[in-house]
Amino acid sequence: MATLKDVARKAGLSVTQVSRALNNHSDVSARTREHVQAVARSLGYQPNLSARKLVSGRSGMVGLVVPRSPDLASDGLFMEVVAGLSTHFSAREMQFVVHVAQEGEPILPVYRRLIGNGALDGFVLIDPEDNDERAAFLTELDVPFVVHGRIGENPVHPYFDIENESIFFELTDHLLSLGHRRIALLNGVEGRSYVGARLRGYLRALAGAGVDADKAITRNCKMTEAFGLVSTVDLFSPGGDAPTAIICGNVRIAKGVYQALQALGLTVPGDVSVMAHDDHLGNLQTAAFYPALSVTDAPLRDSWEPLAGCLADAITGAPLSKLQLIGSHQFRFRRSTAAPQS
Amino acid sequence: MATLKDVARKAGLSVTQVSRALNNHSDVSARTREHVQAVARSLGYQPNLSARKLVSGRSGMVGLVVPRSPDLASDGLFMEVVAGLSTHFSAREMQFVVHVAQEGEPILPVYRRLIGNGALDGFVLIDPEDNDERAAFLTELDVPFVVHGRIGENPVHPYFDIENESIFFELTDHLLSLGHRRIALLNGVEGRSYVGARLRGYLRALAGAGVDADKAITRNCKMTEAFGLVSTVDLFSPGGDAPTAIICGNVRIAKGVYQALQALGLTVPGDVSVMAHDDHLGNLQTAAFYPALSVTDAPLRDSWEPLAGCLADAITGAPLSKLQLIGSHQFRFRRSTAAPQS
DNA sequence: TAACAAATCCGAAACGTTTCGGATTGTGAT
DNA sequence: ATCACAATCCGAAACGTTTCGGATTTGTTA
Repeated sequence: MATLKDVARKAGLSVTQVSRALNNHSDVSARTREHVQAVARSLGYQPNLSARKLVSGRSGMVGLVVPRSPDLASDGLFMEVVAGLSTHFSAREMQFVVHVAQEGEPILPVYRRLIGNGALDGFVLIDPEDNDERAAFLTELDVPFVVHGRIGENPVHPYFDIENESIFFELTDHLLSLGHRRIALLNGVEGRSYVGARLRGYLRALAGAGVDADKAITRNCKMTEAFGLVSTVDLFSPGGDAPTAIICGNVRIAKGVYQALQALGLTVPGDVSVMAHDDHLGNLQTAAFYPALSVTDAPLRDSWEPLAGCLADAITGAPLSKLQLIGSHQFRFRRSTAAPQS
Repeated sequence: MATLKDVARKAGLSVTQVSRALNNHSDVSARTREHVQAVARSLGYQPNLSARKLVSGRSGMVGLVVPRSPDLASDGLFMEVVAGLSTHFSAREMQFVVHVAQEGEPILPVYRRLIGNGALDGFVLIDPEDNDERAAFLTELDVPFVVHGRIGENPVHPYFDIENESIFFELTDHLLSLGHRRIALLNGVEGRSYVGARLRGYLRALAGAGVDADKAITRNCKMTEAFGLVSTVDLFSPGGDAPTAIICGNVRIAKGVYQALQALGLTVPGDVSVMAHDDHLGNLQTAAFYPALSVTDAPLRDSWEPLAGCLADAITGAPLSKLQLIGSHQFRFRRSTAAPQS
């Protein structure tokens, strides 16, 4: 491998100046810079990350640590996350790597190892929980990280997130404004921070309309088609106080809900209004639902670019105010909502 | 982070001796070694990989590069591979990381980048193909790697593999010995090296029994249930020269075959004998098939330990003869095979 | 006791990079 | 001619580790 010294010799300059030229420092003339870059290219020079890390403290490698779990593998989510992040870190000349922890292995020591030996500059945290130990740990150790989502009410960490609270407020509010008073919420697994945010949005809308929330019609589970299906069957079981509308955490759930409603002989939106949040996972076309599904639309895949940028900036020491990013979302009203039957 | 110098000071020794003590070198007394280790532990010392890499040329990090692909994510295979390798490299105090290349991105430049900046010591190659460019490239650059499988007839690279050729020879031979003469083979995707090996074993057995191979009844495809199902339907389509036995590349295929046969009103093993190779993926219980499926048994999960060991040894410069490992397999004859109907 | 080998230790150099402080030019104003 | 100043360059030190060659101590044998 060609080293800086090789480039310096061939360019007839000092190692110092070559380094500065390649890193776009100020005190190197344009002519020299171009010359050095040309020479470096011709030699196929690549900076040695270890050497760089040793002196500058940065290696340009960042990582994602995931616990081994059958869930992660099964849906396409994991690959989507990894590929998306990989792409956008590459674009920033950073290496993105994944470390899979063993099942049941405590996760903090894994981070400690990865940090201790100085291989990685920072981390991306996904699936944050309400009191996320990883975030606390990394904050404590002063290691840069970015969270996909927010932890707590007033987060003091870098993040990229969508307005889950607002989204579910608006979803609920729309149904309320149509006249619905009994609105079911099929939410994700308890403990995840976005699940809490969504619930808060839902409850705030209900409270605003003076409607009492009923715990019997908000459910938490992994967001699958099966969840939507069995929940719906259960919600409409005879003798129960069935809802007139259902809000789904994602489109997969909505698919299950549609199936169950059809099986139960109930129509959308005649008997039941259905809405969902659409993260564009699992290529379910919400417009192709029958009737077309009304959704809030915020593709998950729009997260990776800001996340990568955020971590990159966090590592270079940008102020927190520049590291708290919010993604946009859109309402797409279609045909799955209507006023409730009297 | 505590450095070697810190440990040396606290232990009252030179940096040199501390390094030697921690790395189990010869010329350090047992008493010193223990003392040093105790001090290191008390300080939470972790060697800096970058510094180590710089001088010794080894960082203790190895990697797997996978192209982004929807396939990989969907079946549990990818997670199984990653988790297995991760586990066994950890046990060897090595860090195992995954790099996902972008879809359609040429793979060699990715390796070049990863090697050039000196982050990784070696690679694990999975899904080798007949003329694998990655292996050629890494050999050329003299970068250690280990292949899960073999490339070519007389491989000159480190590998761990099972005897695919023998396994499919024996599978075929068994059916031949029962009297079958028309044996279908549902193989994996063409180009993969193990697929070629399996075909060779099958053909050698047929040739040994003086049976002409018929290309019409050997099929190549991704090894899914659907493949088994549609192939079977096709093989037994009216007017065709149907086989009396089917060999499946894995159990998933066999499941599809069973389904199709049942739908077609054909019995196992009365009308058709079925065998498969079982890699224990996708927790399909072969003994729970009805009738219980006869298989060759070689759990894929037994591969990760030897693969990790092999790469570790390759990096430390072990001779090739110690780096070519073969896994064992077992025959499990159950109730899915019988002599063909006259 | 002298000589020698083995066991145990250490200083210094090296790996490839960044960066601090200073050195060397060239330019224009005095 | 002198000075100030910017623009452009360079030497040397530093990062944390391993390793080479040699130094010191200890034990053994003549």
